[in-house]
Amino acid sequence: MNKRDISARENRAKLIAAARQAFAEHGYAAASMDDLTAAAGLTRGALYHSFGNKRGLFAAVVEQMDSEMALYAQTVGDKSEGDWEGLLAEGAAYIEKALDPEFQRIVLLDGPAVLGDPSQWPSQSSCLQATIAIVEKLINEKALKPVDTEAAARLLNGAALNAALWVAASDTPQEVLPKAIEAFRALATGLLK
Amino acid sequence: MNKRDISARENRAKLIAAARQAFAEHGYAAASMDDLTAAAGLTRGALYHSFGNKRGLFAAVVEQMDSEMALYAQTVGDKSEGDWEGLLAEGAAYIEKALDPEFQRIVLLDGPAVLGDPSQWPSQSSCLQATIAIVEKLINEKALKPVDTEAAARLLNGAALNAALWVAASDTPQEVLPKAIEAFRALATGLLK
DNA sequence: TTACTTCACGTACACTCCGTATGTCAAATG
DNA sequence: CATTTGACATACGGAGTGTACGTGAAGTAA
Repeated sequence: MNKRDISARENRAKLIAAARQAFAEHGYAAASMDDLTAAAGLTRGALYHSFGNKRGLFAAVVEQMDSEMALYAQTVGDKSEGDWEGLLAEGAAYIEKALDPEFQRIVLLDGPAVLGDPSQWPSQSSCLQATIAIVEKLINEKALKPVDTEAAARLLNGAALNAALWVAASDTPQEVLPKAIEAFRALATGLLK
Repeated sequence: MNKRDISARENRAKLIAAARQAFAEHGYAAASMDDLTAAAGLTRGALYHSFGNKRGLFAAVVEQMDSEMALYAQTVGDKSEGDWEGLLAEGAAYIEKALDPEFQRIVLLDGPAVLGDPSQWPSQSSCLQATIAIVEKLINEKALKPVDTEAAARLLNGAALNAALWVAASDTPQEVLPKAIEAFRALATGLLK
């Protein structure tokens, strides 16, 4: 690894970190590349050299956040007793994650508008793939109805996501959260045989 | 009603129609207000006078499309046999609606990024309220588990919405659509007693 | 009819921001 | 040591939004 490459990596990381904060605070459209790069101690030149354009930088930020989410979901799933409980735990984890304003703004709101449908993101698949894998396993174990695995996974994630947005926008998140999780568990049982 | 008011209303409608097409074709960010207003035979002056800013015009377009959707969902629900089938039919209608590229781009992708969480939109509530009403009725009939009505309605809508996005982004929507609807019906049965 | 007011809308300008073309200097290479 | 590569800075052009101001038709009151 060359010295140049090392500093390039560090600067890439700096830009992503600064972008993550700027996008979270102002939203994608209102985030200024000049301000963002200045906060990282660089200029727009570095940005266009490393990421091509504003969208490229945004994609890098989303990928980082998404892989963090996938990692978290996996640890939660692994800690659970059995696959079915793991599936439910993952959904609950997703709901909780969406309470994070940063995640909400960048991944849930701006993400689809800037990058298109999430199912087409290379990174998003990591999170969705985890759910698909569990669903597939449960269907093979004949615990679930033989529905399309991707359809089931996407609907579960969608329900969790919407629940999360609801909780986040609520005046009393602490009261609403358990209701959301309870309703999610009820819905999910619809997949059981 | 004055002559002035009449022409003002007509011009408002013209702007909304032109905006609807422009937003659908180019997306919110890339839609130029100059081009848009010119296509309506007006200038940006009319726009800022009637809608305040770009976002205001977009909100008007979304409200129009959303009320159309709510109306459609209601007719579908009314045509169904029984409340339970009506609930399922509404969900399926929502999923089908997302096949429309205009609806997909404006309401599903750009809407949340520009206007924030959909559940907070004044218009969106009309669609949600319909679902809540049916769920409440079914719970009173003791057909459903006694879950929180709003939670159940939001999760159902969320699942349908996500399924819709999935179908819309698919390469073969016609093949995916039935899978999505089947999975939705399976999920929904989780609410049954 | 006439003078005055209102208001929907057009026009011109200022400001910001993105993307690109070009310059520059340290690091790598031989 | 000469040359090249590459990471990054700088300068510029184009486009777009928002706003201040102008204008002329419609309404109103004497």
